[in-house]
This record gives sequence, C-alpha cells and structure tokens, in this order.
Amino acid sequence: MPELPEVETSRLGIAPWLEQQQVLKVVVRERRLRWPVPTAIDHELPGKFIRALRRRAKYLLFETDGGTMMLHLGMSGSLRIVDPREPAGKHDHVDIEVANGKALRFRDPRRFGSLLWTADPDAHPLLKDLGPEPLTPEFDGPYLWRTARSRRIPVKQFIMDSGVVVGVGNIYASEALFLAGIHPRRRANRIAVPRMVALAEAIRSVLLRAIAVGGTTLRDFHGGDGEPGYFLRELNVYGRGGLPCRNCLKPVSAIVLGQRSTFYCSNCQR
DNA sequence: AGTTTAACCTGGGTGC
DNA sequence: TGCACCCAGGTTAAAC
Repeated sequence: MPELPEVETSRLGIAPWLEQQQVLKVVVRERRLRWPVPTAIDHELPGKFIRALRRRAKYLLFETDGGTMMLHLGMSGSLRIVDPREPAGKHDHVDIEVANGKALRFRDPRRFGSLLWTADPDAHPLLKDLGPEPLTPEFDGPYLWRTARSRRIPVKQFIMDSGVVVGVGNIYASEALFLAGIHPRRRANRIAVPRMVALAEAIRSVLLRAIAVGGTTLRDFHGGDGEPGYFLRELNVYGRGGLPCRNCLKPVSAIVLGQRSTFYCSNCQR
C-alpha cells in the first residue's frame, strides 16, 4: 500500500498515541519479515520511552532514549492503534503496548515489511546512502539535472531510485511525470534544466497533495486513524490504461518499465 | 559505476 | 465451487 504519503499519513495518525509514552510490552507473533525481527525489539524496547516518531524515506523511526526502532511497511504493511485485548488477526505480526493502554499493531500479509533496531539511524546501511527528501529545499530541478548527468535509464526509474530522491513510488512516479509532461521512458540525462525544474515541482506537489488528503486508497489502505485516503480520485494516469486522458481525451497508455506497470499519455507527455 | 534481473510473500480478482 | 493464472503500493542483492 504505502508510498511516502501513506507512510506520512500513518505517522501523523499514530504519533499522538505513542510519543512520550513508555513501552510496557512487545509481542512478536511472527519474526519472519523481510529480515528476521531482531530480539532487540522485544528485549531492548520494553521500559524505554518513545521520544519522537520521525520518518526518513519510507521508514518510520521510533526514537527512544537508548536506540531507534526502524519500521518499513513494504508492499502490504499497515499500522493501527488498538486496544491490546482485541484479538490479533492472522497477519498481525507485532504489537507494541504503551502506558496509555493502547498498542501499535503491525499487520503485513506479504511480509515484505521490516522491523529493525539500531543505535544510530544515520549510520545504518539501509539509510546512509539515501538521496534527499523530496519535500526539502535541497531537492530541486538543478539537483535532479546534475544527478542525471551519468544516468541513461528511463526517467521514471531514475526518480524511483532511492539514491536519487526518496519516497517516489510507482503510483506517484507516473503521476508526477504526467504533471511535468515528460514521457516515462525518456532517458534521464536527456532532459534539460527547465523540464527538471518542472519535474521536481511536480514530485513535490503530487506528494504534498496526497499527504493533504490522507494518501491514496488502494485495496484496503487506511491511515493510522482508520480513515481512507482520497487521492485515488485525483489520479490522472495511474491505473487508467485505456481510459481517456483527463487533459486531451486520448486513451492513457499502459506499459511495463523496470518490471513495474507504468501509465502515461502519449500526447501530453514527451 | 551504472543497469538489469530475480527474489522475497500472500491475497484478491478474473476467466474457464 | 474450484482451480490456474495474473497482478499488486517496495527494495535489496547479485549478476552483467
């Protein structure tokens, strides 16, 4: 489910229930996620206070006084605040119970998600080489252009590379390229500065808009508060293969790029 | 160093 | 109803 807006929506939904709370108990029902859930999660976390819930790329970082829990939702992960006495479902792999009587419940049917423990997130191998956050000032058109000099890959794969910029997943990559009028297959190093400026702006605006309306509901994504996201209604091309382009009415094209489904308008995007 | 490919999983939808 | 088949929001590790 989760792209950056969905992760951010989850963070905003659960943070009020968790920040400054002491962890009372951790229940791990299934350790086989993307990587085995380290025993530090159940052994180190209880007793500690969650001081801040931050996000880096699509990772949620639960910072305590003595260590940070890193959580990734993978393809099918979701988080809810529950009463821990509520029976756990088949794919509810982990509960983090806190002092206010609530628990964070991590569900992930496909188990591509992960839960890790680190003393220093900035130095963690999975985080240290990530590109800039798309919603910060250092991410802009000139940055994209400079970074693309040596890259011959299609621009869609370029903006989905987390070493270039984080948080642009398959849905919003297609959407941003539509807004910028750029063909997803265009080689990254063959886009001039002005169009890179437009692309950076399109990425920012599509992510900001999706966060503002609570993410995109696909299948069963819900934010931490259980409310569905409404960005689905605003998708211009993603999942609309064969349907008329909202701008020019020409049928939206569907192709596969880097083993991911890709949608664009061959008239509006060059 | 950049690019491509396979791999990790389950569940839902479709078509026969 | 059952079953085979295809598809899905992500990311890494290894091979080229």
